[in-house]
Amino acid sequence: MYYEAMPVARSLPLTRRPLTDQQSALLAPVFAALSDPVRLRLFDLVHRAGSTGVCSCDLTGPLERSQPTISHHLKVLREAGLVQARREGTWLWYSVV
Amino acid sequence: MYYEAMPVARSLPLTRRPLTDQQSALLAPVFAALSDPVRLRLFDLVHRAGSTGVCSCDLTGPLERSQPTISHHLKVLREAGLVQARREGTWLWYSVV
DNA sequence: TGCATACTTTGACAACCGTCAATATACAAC
DNA sequence: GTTGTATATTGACGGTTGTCAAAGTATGCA
Repeated sequence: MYYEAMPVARSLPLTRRPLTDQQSALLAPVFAALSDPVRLRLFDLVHRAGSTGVCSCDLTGPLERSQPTISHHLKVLREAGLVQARREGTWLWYSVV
Repeated sequence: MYYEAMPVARSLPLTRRPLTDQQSALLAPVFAALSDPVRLRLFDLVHRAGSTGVCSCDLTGPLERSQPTISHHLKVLREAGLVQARREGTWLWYSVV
């Protein structure tokens, strides 16, 4: 499940050469994005929502964090290339990339 | 490759319920252990060494970090349950759990 | 004993991270 | 325009992290 959501990992087939400095520098931020419990649960919720996606407003409630904190974590997941958002009026719908 | 090395992830089949607070608290440190470029390369090197393992002294050279720093990173990987070490005289041989 | 090698721990430092309150921006309806 | 709702950004705070030099521990050998 998590593996499938990692484009960087998918593009790194098990070659005969060890991971280079550049490759690890690309891959590490993806793991870093998933290294926080709140972000893991966020990603899990977005993942479960499938292609329909889930409204950001529905993510603030169950995680017991302030709205700016959730917004911050969603930005981290977005910048890691794990999730994407599309506007629909005032709402933002998040889905797995 | 990385997925297979994560016992915590393996023990979390895709259920109908969202990730709990406790589950994410168990899983997040595993990702955190792989969220550093140096540790990623270390884990990759250990992974490639197979069941034979690799001597810790052979890991210090190629990563351009001081020996205490490598020792620190190996400890993080060990405490995340990703690698294990066995003594052989003065040497320590690391292998993937 | 003593010495050498392999590794760990300690202590310090700058940089980064998660969190929130406050503020700002974007959009829709009026 | 104004007002209200949804989301983002800023700024600050304590806590954590990666790094190294220095000192400490462990094992083997003479």
